[in-house]
Amino acid sequence: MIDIRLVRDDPERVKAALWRRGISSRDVDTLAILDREHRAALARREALRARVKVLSREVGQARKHGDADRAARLADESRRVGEEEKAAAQESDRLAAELQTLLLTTPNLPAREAPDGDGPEDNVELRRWWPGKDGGAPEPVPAEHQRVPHWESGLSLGILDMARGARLAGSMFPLYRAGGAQLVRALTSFALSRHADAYEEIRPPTLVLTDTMTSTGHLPKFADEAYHIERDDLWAIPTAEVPLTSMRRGEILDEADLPVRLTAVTQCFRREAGAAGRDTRGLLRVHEFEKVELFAYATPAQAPDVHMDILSRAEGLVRELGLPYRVLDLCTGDLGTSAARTFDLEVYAPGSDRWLEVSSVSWFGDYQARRANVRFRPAEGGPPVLVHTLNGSALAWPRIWAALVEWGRQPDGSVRLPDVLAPWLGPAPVIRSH
RNA sequence: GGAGGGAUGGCAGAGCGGACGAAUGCGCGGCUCUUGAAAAGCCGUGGGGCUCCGGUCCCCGUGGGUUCGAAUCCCACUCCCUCCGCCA
Repeated sequence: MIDIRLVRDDPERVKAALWRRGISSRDVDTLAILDREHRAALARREALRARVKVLSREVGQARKHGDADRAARLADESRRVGEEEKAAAQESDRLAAELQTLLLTTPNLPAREAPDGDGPEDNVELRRWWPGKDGGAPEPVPAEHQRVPHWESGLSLGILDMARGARLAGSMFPLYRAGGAQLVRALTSFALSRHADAYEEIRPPTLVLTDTMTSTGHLPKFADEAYHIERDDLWAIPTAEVPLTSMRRGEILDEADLPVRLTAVTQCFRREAGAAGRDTRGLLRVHEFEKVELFAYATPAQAPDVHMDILSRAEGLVRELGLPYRVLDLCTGDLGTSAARTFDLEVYAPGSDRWLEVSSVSWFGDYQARRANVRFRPAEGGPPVLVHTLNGSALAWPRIWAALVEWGRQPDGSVRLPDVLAPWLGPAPVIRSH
């Protein structure tokens, strides 16, 4: 959530910031009004409550002094004030709930540096990279044999079986086989080995409580996008960001321990309700996939550096895998609700002939930390301060898998995989039909 | 799934209807003593809302209830521990 005090003290700034995301200033006015009414109701309620406490104490005193009449009179009065307090409390609670509901669906303020724009078409391309670029090589032009989409070569090589996946779980649930399955496992091992120097490896639960989904901003607004297990009221996580953000929920961290850097590989589940019918072929968009995530809790001062560290680690992996990619600076209109600033990594896949998003690296400011109530105690003393949260995929495998299989395709139909995967796939790894 | 026990401040742990936001110990910070350190002694040490900055209210797992008054009594739920059953 955003800080309600900001709405109180500087509504114009909040309006201007949300305007950049296409949010009407009327919503900010509503927030301000609810906040004012709630505080007034709270003050009324507390004054009555204070009166009850004083009276109750006097009842005790009177009784101790054996003045039963006085005690009874005071108890009567206290009961009467208590009734009033109950009504005032109801009003105050009602306003608090209304305010909270609106606050939970209000998106984060975009960072000053985030480019303005209405949608994906306004994202800013920061840079492009391709193998050999630094040595002066031109941007690669795919050969004819690389123009085969991965769902075709994957099927004929016997490494990707979307039809049988659909038999088990419906469309868009991939089933990998043989070399295809091994490739996913190798990619995960490869990525985790690269992050082991600074990021603690976590294996979190992948079914979580409603509170856990709410902390990151995935609920209540995007309930339609998540799988929900009703009987036990648990949610299948759409990303490891969800359990990692809540891992320290409600805690006060020591500044000396920050930044806390975590990495996790998990299955990720997405209903993709809003994108029904789009990118349905092969691995372009799937309901279940494996992803290695980088995550950090940081002080506000550390956040920019950590953001860049996560981005450069994600880029580093794509480079090591030898895939051409570009980095986009997401415009205010395309930013996720909780994010203040996001960089997307897109890999070019020659068979599918498209740029595929394989990582999204975001800085959330204190928006998620406020929801999750994660703070740190400043080293120089003073009250606890909300941490900043950051995360990024490094990386999500289906689209990387697709790009590797398409770029790696050789004239004979086999797929040559990058040598960096040799420790897990054997020297000079190649996938052949079997 | 069944039976029993428990959840209190950074930690341990008392309190079981009236000045309890909470004893005590440990830890942590400051000071005294000391050439310095240790020891000893003294003082301090949770989070949050609102505020006319005087205060005031909330928080003893969570949510309800009883009462003039609840950390303390009642109900429900969650989690932890012990035992039994089941199980990868």
